[in-house]
Amino acid sequence: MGLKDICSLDAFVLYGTFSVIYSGRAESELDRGQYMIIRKVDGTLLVHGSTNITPRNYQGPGSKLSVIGNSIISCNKKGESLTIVVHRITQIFKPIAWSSNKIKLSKSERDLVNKIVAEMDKYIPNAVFISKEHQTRVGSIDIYVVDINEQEHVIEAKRAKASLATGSQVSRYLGAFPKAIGYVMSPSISKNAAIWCQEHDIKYVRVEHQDPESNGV
Amino acid sequence: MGLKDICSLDAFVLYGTFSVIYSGRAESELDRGQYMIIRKVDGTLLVHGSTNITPRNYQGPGSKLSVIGNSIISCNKKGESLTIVVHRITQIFKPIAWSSNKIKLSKSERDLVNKIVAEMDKYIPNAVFISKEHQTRVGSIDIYVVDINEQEHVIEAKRAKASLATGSQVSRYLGAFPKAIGYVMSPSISKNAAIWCQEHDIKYVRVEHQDPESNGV
DNA sequence: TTATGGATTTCGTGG
DNA sequence: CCACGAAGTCCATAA
Repeated sequence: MGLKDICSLDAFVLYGTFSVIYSGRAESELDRGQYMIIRKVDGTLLVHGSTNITPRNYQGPGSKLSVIGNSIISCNKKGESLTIVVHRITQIFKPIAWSSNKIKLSKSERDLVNKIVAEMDKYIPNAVFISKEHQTRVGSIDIYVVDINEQEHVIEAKRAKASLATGSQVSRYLGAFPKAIGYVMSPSISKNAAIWCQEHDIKYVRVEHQDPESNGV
Repeated sequence: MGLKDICSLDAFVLYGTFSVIYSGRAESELDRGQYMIIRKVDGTLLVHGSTNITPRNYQGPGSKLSVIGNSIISCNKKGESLTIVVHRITQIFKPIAWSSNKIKLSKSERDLVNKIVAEMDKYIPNAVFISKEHQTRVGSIDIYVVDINEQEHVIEAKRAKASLATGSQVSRYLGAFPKAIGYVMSPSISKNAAIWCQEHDIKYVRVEHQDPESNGV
């Protein structure tokens, strides 16, 4: 089976000896070695080494393959190219009826935002206006609240640990809503971020994905 | 070849019908379907669907496999688990002498920082002190410069397009260096970020990875 | 170990 | 198509 035949397949996996050159947003070289090449049905191309979750080289959905000599060349619309020099192919495998299902995830930030909104009394009593993903010129605010005293509140939620960048984000929102009170709400926060928030009058509120419910009943 | 035998291998690829459950930082379910399971020599485990660069589910380096009934269970040190229910295995493949080479990359942010420093005269004349990755309590500043007039300069470099977050980052640094002049240096910047920077007295300087050299000579 | 920020981030969503 | 921010981000690096 020739290289051109292989590359005309919807999807395939190659194992063998290759070297890889990438040119586009950046430039990279991958020394000759044994790698796994994966071509997916959406036009994704992956070069996997023996370690790590992320591929050594890749090209995203929609890339087109061509064969020149003993090289596979993948191009995308932005003019980026991935050149795989084929030295030797040890294994070829053709995936059949490969599923495109996506995972169903919970405990995402969206879930946390919904939980905070549902329990808003606990954090901001007497809210009269609550807006999620509140669009502004300085970005989208996770939760924007106005209470009965017309006090504004700007909340940034993080599903995991809040960082300095999280604090900066709230600070940027406060620049556009100078009378608002800023909050970071998350299960945890880095030490420096906690200090920084305190210094900038941003309140930190610990929130969990699920309530610490009924432990000892 | 039994499931336990397979899972005792350093590395393997399975293709077949599986369903996957993840529990850890978050929770997820992947419906029964045909996927590619990749086990790497460093303990990485991947579940790839037919689209996208990123795997549907994964576990990073160092995860341990065990087999219970017809399920493969991968656990890591943080108590996260990935359960792959094996309905049917169509293909097994064992990668031999899989290379661990890493790519050599250029045009990274580090390269851009070095270029800016090398040409500092063009941007900030009469610099007497230049520090890369300047550590502060509010984070690491890409380039910190003091000129002959004791004026401080704080530069954030971006290898690609600068965003609002980039501006926020500089603003955070300026909070700790209130007398400094702030800069964003990158090949491009989003419109809102450009406006925001201007409003906050942060200078935007366009820099290219390579000089627009000798075009018409 | 934690903390911090880059990344060819990738990916989804909304304008 | 751009813009923006989440992500089980991942990953390297420094403290």
